[in-house]
Amino acid sequence: MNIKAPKGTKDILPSEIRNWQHIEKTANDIFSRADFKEIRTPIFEDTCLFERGVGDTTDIVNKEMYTFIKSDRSLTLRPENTAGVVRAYLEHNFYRESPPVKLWYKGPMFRYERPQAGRQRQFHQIGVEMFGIQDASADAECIMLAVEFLKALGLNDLTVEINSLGCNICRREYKDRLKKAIAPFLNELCEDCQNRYEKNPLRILDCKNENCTKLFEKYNLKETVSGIELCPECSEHYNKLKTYLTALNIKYTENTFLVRGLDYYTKTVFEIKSNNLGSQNAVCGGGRYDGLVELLGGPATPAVGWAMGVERINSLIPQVNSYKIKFFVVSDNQLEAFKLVSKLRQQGISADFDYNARKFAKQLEKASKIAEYAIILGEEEIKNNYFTVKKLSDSSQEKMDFEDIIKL
RNA sequence: GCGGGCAUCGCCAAGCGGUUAAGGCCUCGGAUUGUGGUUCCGAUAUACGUGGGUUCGAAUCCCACUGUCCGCCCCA
Repeated sequence: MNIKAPKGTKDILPSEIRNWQHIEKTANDIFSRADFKEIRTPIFEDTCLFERGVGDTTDIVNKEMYTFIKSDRSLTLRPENTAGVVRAYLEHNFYRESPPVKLWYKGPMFRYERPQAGRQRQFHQIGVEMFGIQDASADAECIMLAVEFLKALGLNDLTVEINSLGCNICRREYKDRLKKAIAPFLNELCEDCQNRYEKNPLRILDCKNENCTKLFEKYNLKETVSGIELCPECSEHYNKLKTYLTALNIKYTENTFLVRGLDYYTKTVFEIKSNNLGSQNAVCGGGRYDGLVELLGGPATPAVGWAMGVERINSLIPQVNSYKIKFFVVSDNQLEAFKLVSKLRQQGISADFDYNARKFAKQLEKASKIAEYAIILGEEEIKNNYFTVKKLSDSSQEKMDFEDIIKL
């Protein structure tokens, strides 16, 4: 038998689990403070949820989904969780609650891609979604939450990039003008860009093809695009966001080329990047998706959110060593040792002993590796009803009774 | 889907056509029959990814496959 974890998946081992627990606990702490509530949705959903929600022009839906048929029903392992959260939001009539509805989630996502640094087929995201607030304060709240969360994990030197894609109304205008600006050199662009031109011209800005990038520069696309005006409402929204961010002391850079790969974004989009991640450098990505709830059959509902890649965050924070237990009971009398361990655990204190009843020196050696203190329980101690407690870090030891021990 | 690198014990790793295939770490035992973390000794009874080929001879060269890592695309 030689079965290995499938390509692009990883076991999270005991030696690294503390980092994960720390990240998840930090998320819970930071988000709870802002009254975001955790939600857990299924790992698979009806395929059509993603086809509609994520968008059938996206790579995610076109070539990266794990889809299977069961009882004539097409199901898909979730490639992201916004669609699932929106589905739950609708299914449980959250839109009848007084806005905002603020939710966060954590869990595995699945995308069939070639694994590389910072990318797996099963990976984990932590994300937030905020429903019901039109005002840019919601966008700012989400970005702030992301920054606070990363800061709490000790990540300060990340860059926040923002942009506005406009609403449906001005996006049409925006697209037309973008297309007009690109038209003169369209046939010089790469094949992908030519395909995107009709289907989803915004994505052209995201192209990393060297030749295309050069052309953008040559034709001053950057200036032309940043010159395109959003409709008054979107423009005001965007300005308001910037005002909020500045007031909240959140540093950001504007990136007019920033376009997200999912179809549902409107107005605000943003990314948080790190220079220490290799080529997959986005730690967090998100934005506003005012049309999605309605698209999935609910009432028109403004919404903002983001998702972070937990593996990517994890690779940026220092590894926490696995902890030591408090006591290791060293004794030739296994029965008494076991009883003492049991009593300590009942007091809520971590303790262990040698299941093999090995020689004294071996037991002590083991103790020094996994525990803070060794409790020596020999014939003398048992007879006279005390414990010799040895602090393993400096070899100091003293006689104690049970009350003393549990206070340590 | 397309490129490139790498594959030697549980982990790290030497070896570059002829070796009993180094060494270190970890684990276990002993020196030390109630005091560890240092030191010394020993053990882990078939480790060269798989399958072909070249050669008198292959871990070492060639081919294919598989795995893995990195990059493109895309994304977190």
